[in-house]
Amino acid sequence: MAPEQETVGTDATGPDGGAGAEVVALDGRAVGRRGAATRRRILDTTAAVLERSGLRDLKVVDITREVGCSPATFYQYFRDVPSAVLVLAEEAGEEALAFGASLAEEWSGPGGVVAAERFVDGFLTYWDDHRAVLRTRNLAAQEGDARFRDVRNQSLRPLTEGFARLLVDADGRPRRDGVAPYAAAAALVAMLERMAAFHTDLEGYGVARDEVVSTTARIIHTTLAG
Amino acid sequence: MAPEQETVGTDATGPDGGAGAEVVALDGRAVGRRGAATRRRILDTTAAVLERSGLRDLKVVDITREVGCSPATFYQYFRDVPSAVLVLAEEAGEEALAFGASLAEEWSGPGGVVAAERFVDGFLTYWDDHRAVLRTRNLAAQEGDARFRDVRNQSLRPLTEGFARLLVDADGRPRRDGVAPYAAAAALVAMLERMAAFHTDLEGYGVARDEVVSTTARIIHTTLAG
DNA sequence: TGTACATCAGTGAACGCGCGTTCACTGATGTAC
DNA sequence: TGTACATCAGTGAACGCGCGTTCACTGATGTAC
Repeated sequence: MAPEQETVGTDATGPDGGAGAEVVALDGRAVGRRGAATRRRILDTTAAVLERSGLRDLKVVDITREVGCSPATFYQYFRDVPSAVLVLAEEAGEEALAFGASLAEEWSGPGGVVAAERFVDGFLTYWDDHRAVLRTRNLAAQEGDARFRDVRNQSLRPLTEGFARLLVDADGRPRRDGVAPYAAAAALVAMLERMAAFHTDLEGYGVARDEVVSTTARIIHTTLAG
Repeated sequence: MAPEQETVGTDATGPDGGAGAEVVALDGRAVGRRGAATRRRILDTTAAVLERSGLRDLKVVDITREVGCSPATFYQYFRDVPSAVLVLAEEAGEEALAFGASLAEEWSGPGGVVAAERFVDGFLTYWDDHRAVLRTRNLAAQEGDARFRDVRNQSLRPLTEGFARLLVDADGRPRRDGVAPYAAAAALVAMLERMAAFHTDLEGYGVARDEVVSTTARIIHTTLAG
């Protein structure tokens, strides 16, 4: 129907953009400094409101009331609520790409456990910083929303592939009998994410954050080392 | 507001119930054979519709259209859609309690891996039989719905506690340094559930079900054995 | 520096859809005698 | 075996809420000269 207009980019080039600055609102108007700031405010508020409600409960009205603007303004910049959340998920996802690099180090040696702990700790911190958005992204992905699933997969791919690589030896064969590299990598990522999402609740059951980190790190390390 | 009437039980005593059979519909009417059958049909249809939609998309109208009755009939037996799904989740949850027993066996010996594989395989089959309801239960739980969280926890408790027990030695001390029994048990359950929920998708990436089973079993076994 | 015009930005108010929910009613089933 | 009554069961049709979404408009900002 609508000509699927390119919306404002994920500000990779900064607020003033390039020379042409072809950023365009959904109704076809060009977006200037003021508009970009409003858009950003809507995004940040969306993230904030998300802390206390699920994606399905999240109404345009709730967001715009909190921003202090009219619902009509929201529709200048986003097609609907999930689209706005998707942008937040993309932003958070890009931050996670860095974790893949940690897996380039060798983890089998004696320092392996320490490296694993540093890694897990970093991942938990990352989740603490983006809890609402990441939780929402994963829920939407699990509910079958392809856009969120793709964003999640893309963000976690370096992790999954990094783990899988560590489970394969030089000639490309699985290092452990009965342990399929890709399946094991998926299992480890699943566990890691879940612990990151859940560790604050575990603390309610008397498990300290340090214990979560060291335990998770050791399960990963043992699985990789065999 | 409403006198929080006790609804029809989870048929622990069978369809004809006890002598008094105090089962009562939400509007206070007694429920007979015919009513119980209708209620059951609504539940089964709810489970079926759940295969292709999330909890939030699931409308009373959708269910009753498929059952072939009026929306009003639904409200005779259930307060709302989540309440009906909760009953399904309770039913599925009871079936899972049996898995706790498998963990009474000793898993550290040479037959441990085989025992672990049998266990994982059973768990995956259980999920295959109840995928829609279990997925919905877990999503609702993660979204913060306390009723679903409780049902999930109760159903998985034997598993969590079974794992935790295997990670503690005779004097009650953790068997592995740095591995907190409860945290590790939570991690293993998380991984197991996720693999159960996800294994059909993994098969789309070329990982066979057998590989998922053996891989998951080995990660669990290695974690427990140290 | 000032003025006019173009364009960006934001909004009030309303329309209308879709669904949850209810009520007063009809129909089905069971049982007392 | 038959009849009358009590109670269980199911429903059509409607009301109304709440939200998504839009449109024609006013206001703000930037810039050409």
